Amino acid sequence: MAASTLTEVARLAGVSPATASRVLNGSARTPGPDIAERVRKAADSLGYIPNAQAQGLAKSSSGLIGLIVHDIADPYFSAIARGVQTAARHQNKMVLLATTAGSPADERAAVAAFAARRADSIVIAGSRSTRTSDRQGNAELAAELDRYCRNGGRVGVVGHAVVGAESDEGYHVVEVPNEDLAAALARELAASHAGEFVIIAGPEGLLTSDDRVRGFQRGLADAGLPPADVLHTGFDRTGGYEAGLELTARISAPGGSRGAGPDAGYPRLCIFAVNDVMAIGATAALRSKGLRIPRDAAIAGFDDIETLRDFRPALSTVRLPLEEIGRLAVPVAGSGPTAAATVGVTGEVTLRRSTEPAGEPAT
Amino acid sequence: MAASTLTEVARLAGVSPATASRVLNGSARTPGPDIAERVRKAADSLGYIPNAQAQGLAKSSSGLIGLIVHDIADPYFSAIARGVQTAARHQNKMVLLATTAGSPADERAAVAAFAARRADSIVIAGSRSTRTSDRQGNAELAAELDRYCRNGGRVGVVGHAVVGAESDEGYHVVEVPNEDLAAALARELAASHAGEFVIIAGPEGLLTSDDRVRGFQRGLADAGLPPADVLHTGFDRTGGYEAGLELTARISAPGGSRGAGPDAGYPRLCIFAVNDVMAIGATAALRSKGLRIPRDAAIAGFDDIETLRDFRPALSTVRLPLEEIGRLAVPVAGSGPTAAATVGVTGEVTLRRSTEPAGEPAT
DNA sequence: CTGTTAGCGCCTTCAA
DNA sequence: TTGAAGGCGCTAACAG
Repeated sequence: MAASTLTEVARLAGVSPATASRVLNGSARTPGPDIAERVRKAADSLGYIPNAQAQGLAKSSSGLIGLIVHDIADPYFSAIARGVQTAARHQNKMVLLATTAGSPADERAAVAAFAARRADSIVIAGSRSTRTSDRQGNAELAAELDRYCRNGGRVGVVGHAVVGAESDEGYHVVEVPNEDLAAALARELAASHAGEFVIIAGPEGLLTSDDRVRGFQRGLADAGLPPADVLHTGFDRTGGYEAGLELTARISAPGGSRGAGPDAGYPRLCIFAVNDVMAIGATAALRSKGLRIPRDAAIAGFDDIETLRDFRPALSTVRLPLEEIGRLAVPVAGSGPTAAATVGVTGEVTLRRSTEPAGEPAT
Repeated sequence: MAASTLTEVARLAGVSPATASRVLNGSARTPGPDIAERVRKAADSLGYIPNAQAQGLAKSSSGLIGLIVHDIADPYFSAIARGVQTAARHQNKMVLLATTAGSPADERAAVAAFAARRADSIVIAGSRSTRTSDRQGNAELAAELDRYCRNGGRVGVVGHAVVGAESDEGYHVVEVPNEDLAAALARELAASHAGEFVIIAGPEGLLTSDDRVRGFQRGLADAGLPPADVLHTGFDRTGGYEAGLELTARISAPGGSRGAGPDAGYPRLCIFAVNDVMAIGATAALRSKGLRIPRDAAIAGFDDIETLRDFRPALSTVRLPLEEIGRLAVPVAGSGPTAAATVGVTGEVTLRRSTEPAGEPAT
């Protein structure tokens, strides 16, 4: 038993399909009130549901917004996804989800799939990388996106303009001042912190990570401090954990080059992890070795993930309005190519207990 | 400049559209190797991308899986979403996302929208409620789902069978033994805990919450204990926080009916929050009043949310294989109605520091 | 093995 | 205002 069609409804109402179409869907003006009523009754007596595929085919537009993330279970992305979802609802469109683990090849495929479905717009969250191994992938992704735009699609990007995009038309980017915010964070930390700094970063070439590292170093320089060592690792909790383990040795090495042991009152190490989840991983690693935050080391993250808000010690970080970012990343429906623009959001350095001076044990 | 069509490709290759279709899309067997080559070259010289809408229309199937969650930013749902996404990829379909905040009316609308798009299957996560105010909404949701099934759709449900579903055909449910697991948790806690028990639950009528409450009470009874008081509140962190504040009064009331104050060695209150996020909220509330876990009260949650794994004190909870649940919830593609079945998953009581006997301060 | 002929369900000119 | 006709892009039956 297949779903009933517009034609069936029309027949039951004793009108032509065209008329039925006019009353049931947003046409210019509803036909004669009596007719309209008849059609409507017929429609829901049959449980009629318009076939969006057919509508889409006829109108060549789908009411779909494609969203590309690395991993929907990552709280960073799921927060953005919520924003995208909100914006989609306002445009009454639905969102199509693709997860790519950050692989440019998968992202390209996702764009193609969205294009195939004639998505009205595509939102790409999650930073791309400049690694040479990704060069070709990036180029192909850029090409695919360009083609999508040329065919009338709009794309919204979180963070950076798409690497290698040819035209600006159709691109809409939400700029996140990662570098500046990281610099601000560094300066604030430098003001209250006497020890050395070290950065736990994602893989080299990951744009977001690189920006935050660069900014942090700049902030240190602004404060007259030497650049921090940088540990490159995975951009997730596991990466943070591994880096944390490495740092453990460095912190607790008795008389080690950094001098500060768990029992020393020496200046502690101050760790900047380029995102919250990594910071949490690092914290867990330190803790597993008996080290305590902020007693034995200070640590700060980036993003201010909501689910981590109650984490103890409260994590110093940079608050990013993730949901708003998601909302803003959705290109405005029906706007001409000229609407492609760059909007900026702003974050906020948020110092909490994890970078407080070592003192009493945490409450 | 519109996207190029199959017809254009065919023309460029000097063959008929049908032939082009055969080579470019999954037909029985690829036509003549030379022809095939020509077509393929023509296709990507034009940057041809098949129009999924048209394909769907012609084949009446869309390669879409609809996913309905309360809130994609909630880690419980995003974990499930990841599983759904994985399964979808295996069936090479894409997932369409709808968020409903648990409103039956929105869920109904989402089902209708999915049906309109001819989604091959729909997955509903998030418990429905039996509140009388939702009665009509539930009925309409059930009706919409039934219609969808009758038209050949498959639906996967997480947790419970859909309230009021008429036929079993097409329904596929992943059963989560909330009640049994909660009972097991209660028994384990009862074995090591001497104080009173109290339950922080979601709104009355929310199936998942009710099941967990019922199970916990049963477990207490099994252990020969009286039923716990139940506080009904929101099913999220805020709800947990509010309930936590209420309990604070109860815990710290000097000589209050429960007798145990922060400084007393008396049996502590043991709080069971029906999900992790609520447990975290409650913990934050207690902490805000200077109470410490597990010193002043024990607390346990449910779900074992991954992002909360590093929370301190480590939260006792019931581990649910959320991602697997998501994966299993996706109905098998192309299976007949008979494939509709109920699969079960199992969880695991996981006792951690938050319910340990009060002792030294947490490490 | 290839081409021709019909639709899939809807929207949109165009006449009436 | 309403109906009739054509097409959106593709696939699936048939022929050849």
